[in-house]
Amino acid sequence: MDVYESGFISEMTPQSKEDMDVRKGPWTEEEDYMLKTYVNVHGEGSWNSVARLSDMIFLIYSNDIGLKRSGKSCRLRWLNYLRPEVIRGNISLQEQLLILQLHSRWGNRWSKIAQQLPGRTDNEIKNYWRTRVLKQAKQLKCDVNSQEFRDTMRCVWIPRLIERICASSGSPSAQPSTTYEKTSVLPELSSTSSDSQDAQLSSVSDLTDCYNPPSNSNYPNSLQNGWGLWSENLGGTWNIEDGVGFQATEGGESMESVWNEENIWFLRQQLYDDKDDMN
DNA sequence: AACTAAGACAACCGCAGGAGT
DNA sequence: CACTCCTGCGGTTGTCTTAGT
Repeated sequence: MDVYESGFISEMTPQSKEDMDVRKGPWTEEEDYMLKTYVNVHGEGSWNSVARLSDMIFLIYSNDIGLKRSGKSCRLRWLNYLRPEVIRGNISLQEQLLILQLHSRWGNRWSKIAQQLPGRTDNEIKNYWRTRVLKQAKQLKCDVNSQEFRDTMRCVWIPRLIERICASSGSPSAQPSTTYEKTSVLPELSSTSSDSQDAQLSSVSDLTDCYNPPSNSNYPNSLQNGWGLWSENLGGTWNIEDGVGFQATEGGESMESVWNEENIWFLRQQLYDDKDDMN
């Protein structure tokens, strides 16, 4: 005899019944399938009704008991994992650059940042930031919100990323490769030890490798403004489908043109100008 | 081979804001 | 206007995997 038959449940409030039934922890394949089926039928949204309706759907076809997940859990699972558009795998150099850039502009607005990286979820970006960037701040023994860390990011990390992007693209005029790799789909990208891949995997640790604290905080204007210049030139959204990887949203300039020879030259020149100004 | 630590990722929790009543 | 419910966001924790010893 289960709790329902015993009459115990009948004295409970609907809310407490729900609490008792709610499953937690990792999702199973069956649960994923149920959720996908639900969304295919009903579309996204109304997450609190997923459990109820999935019960109905599956009781028709089988003895399955349906989803015993909270609406919030269903939403999160769909958005972060099951959605067809979701891309998983290494964060590419270009994406790292964009994340750093957008974070400097918007702070911890993960969902907003994620909107500029189609296929990437706010959760993934947040995890990236916490596991990589915050770790670096910790190693550098400075606060992630400090001016020192921001300067290091702008003067060292960002330029290094750009250098690596240029280097891995093969030629100055080459556009960035679309590195929205999903390891299971594109094994060649995850198994080779190409420069691009090495760069991608090691780029973060380079922050400490080449970290050289600025001797003073009176950076020249061009350096102070340098980040803004990067932002203006790199601002936009990524586009997976066209293979280019980036499309401008604010200025109307496509990433295709942003990554042309002229602009890469400009970015590099900006970098060198900044370095000169510091000396 | 077994154990441990660290890293990466997935999932949960609490809160805030908006919509509906 | 007040209340409730739902959704979305950001912070945090849990779990699994991998690397090192």
